Amino acid sequence: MGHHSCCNQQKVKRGLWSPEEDEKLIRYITTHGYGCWSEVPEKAGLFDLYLCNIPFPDAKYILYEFTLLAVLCMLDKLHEAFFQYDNVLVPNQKGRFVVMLEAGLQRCGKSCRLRWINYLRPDIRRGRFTAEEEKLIISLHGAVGNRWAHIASHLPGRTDNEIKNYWNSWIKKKIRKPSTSATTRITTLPNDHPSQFGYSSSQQDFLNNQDFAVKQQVPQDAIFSTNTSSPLFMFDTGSIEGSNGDNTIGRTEFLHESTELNTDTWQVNSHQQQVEAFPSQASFTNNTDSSYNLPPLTDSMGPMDAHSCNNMNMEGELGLECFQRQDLINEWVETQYPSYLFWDSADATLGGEEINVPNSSNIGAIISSYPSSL
DNA sequence: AAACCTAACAACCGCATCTAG
DNA sequence: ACTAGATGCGGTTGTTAGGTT
Repeated sequence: MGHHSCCNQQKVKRGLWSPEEDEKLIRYITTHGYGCWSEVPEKAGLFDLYLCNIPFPDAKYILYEFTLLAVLCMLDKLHEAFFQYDNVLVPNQKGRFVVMLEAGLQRCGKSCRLRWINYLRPDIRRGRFTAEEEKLIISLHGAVGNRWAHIASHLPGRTDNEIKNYWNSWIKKKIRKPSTSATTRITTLPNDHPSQFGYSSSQQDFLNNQDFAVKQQVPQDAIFSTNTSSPLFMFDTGSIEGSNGDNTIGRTEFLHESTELNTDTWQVNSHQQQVEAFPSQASFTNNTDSSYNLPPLTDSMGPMDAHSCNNMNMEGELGLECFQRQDLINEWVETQYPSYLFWDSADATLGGEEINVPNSSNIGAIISSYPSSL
């Protein structure tokens, strides 16, 4: 008890999250939503969402094989993967491509959950607390004590961890240093107030110093709303399109990609609440970047083929166009990675056996599985 | 410039609670 | 009803950036 089982794994990474890890987690969650955090680490492979829903084995890298057409459909993304993550795109002699994808996160599910909730969630509100938020925190803390999650539920975009840190650092300090005038002003409080809200005398000092209207008792109904139909959080499309913060800009790029794939509602907790987690595609009508024209993800989607390509809203000419680009992609692979050997026996060597990829010092590939449907 | 201090915040730990089998 | 695993929550620690001496 106590330690989550997934945290006992030997190779679980600890400490600060890298941008790459964040990206993996964001991509996974924005596509699949979250339901079972313990599954997230192994499933949060980089391109799972673009390719197919295949369980990730316990290996650092995973091998997929795709038709040329599928590869061409994914070309933009594979380019990106190629350059950013040292993945490998190698055509074999059968006209099929082997795509090597970095496997999941070396984190425990608990860590993934915390990272998402406290940092990566799209509706997170960063920056300093406003005076209104500060007052609300003080008020709620007086009412419910250290129930940070409860307090956070009344401050949209703020996390319990953030509020807790804020309280422990800043507010506590303020309370510890009441002004000399506080003792006189506190007498204006109703006699029953301390017991009603559980404020300490020092807290009352602070509230008085802040000219906070604690004289007006906050109705308990207002604090403890039982309206469970209110969403846990709502996605603020305005903040995204506005891109008014550094973090927002970077995250928006993810969301632009993900919204093409996910317009479903999210099941956000065990009470079956569903919220519109991300804006509809219509929210991004200004986005004309063709690189975002990715295929829709379906649960049953296997490695893409010509049929799935036709489902990608790319019209009939696509197939021909794709094949016309075959020379281009071959040329591209040879130009960019002349030292890579073309893999011409993938079919024979896959299927559970370990395969050492030639010239792969930066890959270190161990292949333990590949899609059975291939 | 270096050492030290401090605030802010990210992440971990352990316990409580929930839930599915 | 019981149990094991999963998740939620609060306390605590670790890390880092910025300020001060």
